[in-house]
Amino acid sequence: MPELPEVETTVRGIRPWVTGKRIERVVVRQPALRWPVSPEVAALRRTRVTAVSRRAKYLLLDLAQGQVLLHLGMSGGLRVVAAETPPGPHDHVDFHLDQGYLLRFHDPRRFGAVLWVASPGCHALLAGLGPEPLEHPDLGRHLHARSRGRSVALKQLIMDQRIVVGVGNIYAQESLFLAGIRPDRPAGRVSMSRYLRLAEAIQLVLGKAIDAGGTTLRDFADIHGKPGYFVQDLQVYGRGGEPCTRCGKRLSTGVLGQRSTVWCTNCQR
DNA sequence: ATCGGGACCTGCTTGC
DNA sequence: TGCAAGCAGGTCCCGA
Repeated sequence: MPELPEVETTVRGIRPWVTGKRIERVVVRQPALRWPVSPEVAALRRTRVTAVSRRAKYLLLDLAQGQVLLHLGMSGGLRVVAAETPPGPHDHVDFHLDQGYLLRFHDPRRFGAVLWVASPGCHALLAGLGPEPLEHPDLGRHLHARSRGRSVALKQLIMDQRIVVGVGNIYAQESLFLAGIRPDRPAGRVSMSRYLRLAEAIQLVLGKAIDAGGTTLRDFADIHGKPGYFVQDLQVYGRGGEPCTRCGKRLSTGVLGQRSTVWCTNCQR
């Protein structure tokens, strides 16, 4: 489900319900996620949440002391529901809040994570992350600089969270289509002007997806269970074999970095 | 350092 | 109709 826009949509959705509230206790039904749920998180009692934020595809709950770090993996989601709502399948962790609500972590594939961060921002998973694409003033130059000497496909480069965060398999494909660049081009041999165009496309695509409330595929819904609407704007993702929306040519399908990839051989060069 | 491939896990869709 | 294979939004870790 979640790339940057879906995580951002989730943050914005839960923020007003969670900020300033107290976590009374935490119920862990299934601790075996990507990594075991941190015992420090499971043991939280009567702790105030001071802020809800996002870094890359990680969601952070700031507490009076320490942080809870959440990752939604491929199929995770967070919802705020009434405290008496019975848990369904794959509802692995509940954060019971004061005033009769709870924040519920749901994740069928269990690639997600619920971890403890003792000193804010200080965690191995957060170290070495690249810049936020929507906040970088010179993303194109950054990508160009970081790509020199690299032979990987351009799509793989922009999906590398050490280079730039938040771009996953959907938005990488959409951005490359919008920029008119083939996804399989060796990253190190792409020109500056094309990186400038690509950076603009990444920012436009991510921004539009956030405005639409994310892309809904199988699992994603916002905290009210409402779908994201960006799916209607998808030009290439999941459309292999269908006609290109720009030129009508049949869209090509391939695999890059073990991830399926769709592009138009006519519009993308 | 960089690269490709395998691993983690469940559920839905596809094809025989 | 039934069952197995294939595929899905992520990313860490390993060996070469």
